[in-house]
Amino acid sequence: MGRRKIRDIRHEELIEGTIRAVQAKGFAAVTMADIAHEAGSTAPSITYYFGSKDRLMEDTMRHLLRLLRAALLARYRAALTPEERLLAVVEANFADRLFTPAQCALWTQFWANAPHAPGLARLHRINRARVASHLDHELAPFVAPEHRATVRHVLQSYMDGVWLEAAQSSTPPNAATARAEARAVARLLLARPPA
Amino acid sequence: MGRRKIRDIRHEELIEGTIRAVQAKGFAAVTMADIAHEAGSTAPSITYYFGSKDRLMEDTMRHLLRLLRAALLARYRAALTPEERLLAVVEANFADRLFTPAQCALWTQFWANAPHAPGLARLHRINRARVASHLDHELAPFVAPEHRATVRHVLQSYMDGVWLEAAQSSTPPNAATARAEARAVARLLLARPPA
DNA sequence: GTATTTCTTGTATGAGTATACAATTTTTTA
DNA sequence: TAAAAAATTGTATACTCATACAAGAAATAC
Repeated sequence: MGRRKIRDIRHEELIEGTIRAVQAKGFAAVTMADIAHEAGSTAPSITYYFGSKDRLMEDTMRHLLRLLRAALLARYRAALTPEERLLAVVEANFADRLFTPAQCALWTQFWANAPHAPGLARLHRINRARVASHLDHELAPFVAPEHRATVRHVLQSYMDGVWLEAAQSSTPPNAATARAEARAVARLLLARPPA
Repeated sequence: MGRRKIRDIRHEELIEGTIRAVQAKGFAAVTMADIAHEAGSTAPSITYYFGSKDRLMEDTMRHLLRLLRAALLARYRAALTPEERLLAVVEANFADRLFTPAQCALWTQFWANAPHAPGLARLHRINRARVASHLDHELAPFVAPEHRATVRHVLQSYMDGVWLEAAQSSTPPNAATARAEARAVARLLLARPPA
């Protein structure tokens, strides 16, 4: 049982610090010193481990994307019927681990900055395509092909909007409530796909 | 017919320049010089007319909020039935004048920055409350009180999400398509409010 | 226990930026 | 047209910040 390398420990500390610091100050306003302070480290250390501020931000987003993927896979494992599989995709977005004020804030910052940072834009494109593909696949048993793209778009927009609003709200979001609402919306869309 | 004051002309030019410059570079990265250049002016001129960068940003957002309000009122005027009034609120968000790449980008920047700028936060709070109140009012004839908050939340999240996605997309959004989809979503929610 | 590698941090640098200020030009007024 | 007011811009300033660099500390290997 090899002890965890210092490198891995620092990476995790600094990414956690980035999440907290970005929530507090925003992507653009946050400084290396802010982040380092949040992680109990120093600015040059960030350069040492991540190379640059930009790469730190990208690695932090990659971390969030991994969490999302893990939540999805966990729910997939427990899903037996086609409906459960669709709901797994929808509810994964509101897993307790993900749907937190800090992460909602970070996603909002991500959305605002992706158009102006190629590295972030790439991550965003990949993630969005992945979610779309999952949704499409799980919608297939329920929605006729000519309506599928619309239903997917409505679902995806709705989910993003919920995240966005959670980032604005002063009260912390309730993941269980969000899941219930999302489930209801998904079921509604299955029952009656909008023309 | 008094000629328009230079002051008003410059205000408009600079706000238009801000919209274009922010779309290109983002709220935080954009410089006074960028904006001035976009408007065919100079940085000190902005200080002269707006006092500071922050106030320019706030005035620009106020301008967008005015456009939204105008779109809403215009559609209200033509709405005769309760259903038409509800659809007026929904469709106003996707009016041709509003649902443009530049404005979608600006709203995204606005959402990301509101939590960290008191002036923007105030605008955001006021606008959100106003839209919520309109929606609530127009939903009343269709949705039982115990479901109304949920339906409103779903609609509002969906609409925000559509804007968000439009800001990311490389192809310019189609306002007519967005209106049709939003109309379908609204009708679906009226027919079967989610539990 | 020495040598080597890994890690940490103090300091320096250089780029970038909002805005104050003052001088100048343009417009308006009388 | 003369005087006053409004508008414009060049320049200077004060500041922040990412990051390079180098010296030093700690950990690891041999």
